[in-house]
Amino acid sequence: MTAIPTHDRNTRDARAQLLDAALTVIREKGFSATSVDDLCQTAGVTKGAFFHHFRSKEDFGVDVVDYWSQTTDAFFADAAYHDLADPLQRLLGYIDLRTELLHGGVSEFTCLVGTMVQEVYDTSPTIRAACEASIRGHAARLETDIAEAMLRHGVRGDWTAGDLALHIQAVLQGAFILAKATGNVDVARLSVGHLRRYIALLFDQPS
Amino acid sequence: MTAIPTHDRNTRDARAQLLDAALTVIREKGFSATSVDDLCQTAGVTKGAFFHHFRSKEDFGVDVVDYWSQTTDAFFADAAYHDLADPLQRLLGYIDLRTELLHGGVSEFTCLVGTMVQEVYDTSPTIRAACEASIRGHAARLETDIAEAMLRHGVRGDWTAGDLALHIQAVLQGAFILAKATGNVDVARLSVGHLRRYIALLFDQPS
DNA sequence: GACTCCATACCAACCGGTCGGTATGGGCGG
DNA sequence: CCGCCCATACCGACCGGTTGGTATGGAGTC
Repeated sequence: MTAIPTHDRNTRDARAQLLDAALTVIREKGFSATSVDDLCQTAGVTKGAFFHHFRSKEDFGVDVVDYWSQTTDAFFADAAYHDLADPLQRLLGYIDLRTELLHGGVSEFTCLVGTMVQEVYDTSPTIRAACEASIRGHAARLETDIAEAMLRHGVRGDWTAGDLALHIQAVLQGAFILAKATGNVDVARLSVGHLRRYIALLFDQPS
Repeated sequence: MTAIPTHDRNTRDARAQLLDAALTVIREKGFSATSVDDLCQTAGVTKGAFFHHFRSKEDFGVDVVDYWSQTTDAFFADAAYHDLADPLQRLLGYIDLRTELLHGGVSEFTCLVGTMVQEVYDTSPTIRAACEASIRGHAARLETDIAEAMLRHGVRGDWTAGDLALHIQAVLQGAFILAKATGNVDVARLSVGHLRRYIALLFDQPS
């Protein structure tokens, strides 16, 4: 008969619990309005555990942003649109996936990084830098497909793969704000629809 | 010799001072992180004055959003682009004006409403509603020019004047987030540049 | 027995909000 | 023109509760 572990190992460790809890709580209430006690209560851990794993709330903020980047990067890396042969179709596939994700509660589809950077860009250089890295990293993954599409298809206008990739992120962030302000996902979906139309117009389609 | 007024009337009243101070402080630190004491100190008034004019910090938030709407609406109502004969040129003139405004410190050109609604959309229904009214009101003023442009010029794609007007707001909000994350105005300007190109592509130009 | 992980108890600073009080000035009867 | 009434504007000390953060000790593991 195997020994029953006195310490319940069904529950993940406090650090992971706290990071997961933060994704929900911060997107609901914002970073500043989220207290350490809020996080601990949601995560089901004590304050001692929090300050054992993180030196300060600000340090925790940086780690949360990094955790968010890793989680979302893994999600999009696995997505099906990467299998498409045409780079423009892959790009449009990304937009379509982002559109599909726009459903359910606002705090479930909005972006943690966009929420956080709005609040702390001027008060916390470390969190701001982590947010910039997150957004730029995500955009960089689109850049290669855009660059390939520019070569394969003709292009209208004077722009680069890099600034289109960032523009796509801007529209998504803006769509989240629209959804938050109106309490309506549909306006966000319509806005991303305009983005899709723009990208389609940008490239000369093979007729 | 005229009597010297015992009460110094050079300073505006506390209410106006507080509302003006809020436009700066809230855009720098966010709504939650801005304390009533912060506002009072910046405005140069006491806490007693604050709670004389506003029942609570949340009530103040609603009044600040309304004040922001009035201020910005007045600014754009006076803008020169309204004098252009062609509705499409008026619309592009609006975009160009928004681009020109993108300079200086981040807290000077970003949008108070977008910042606030991100934080409080789920915790303060009254502020959220005020933010929605502000954004929709601003978008509605573009809608007439868009509708006229749709009639005068041909149109590509299936969309309405209303959802394009909101999309424009979304891109602007997203551009602000980009500027905050990167600490760089240029990326915001490039993103609004993409928006301008989109609008130009949407309408059939008279050759 | 050293180390990690975490719980409990606690702290000073700060939070939004209250409260008793003061100062100013306009309306108005005389 | 005076004196009284009272609403509005504002002051700043103060309140209970919450904040981020610390100090300490104990259980489990190597």
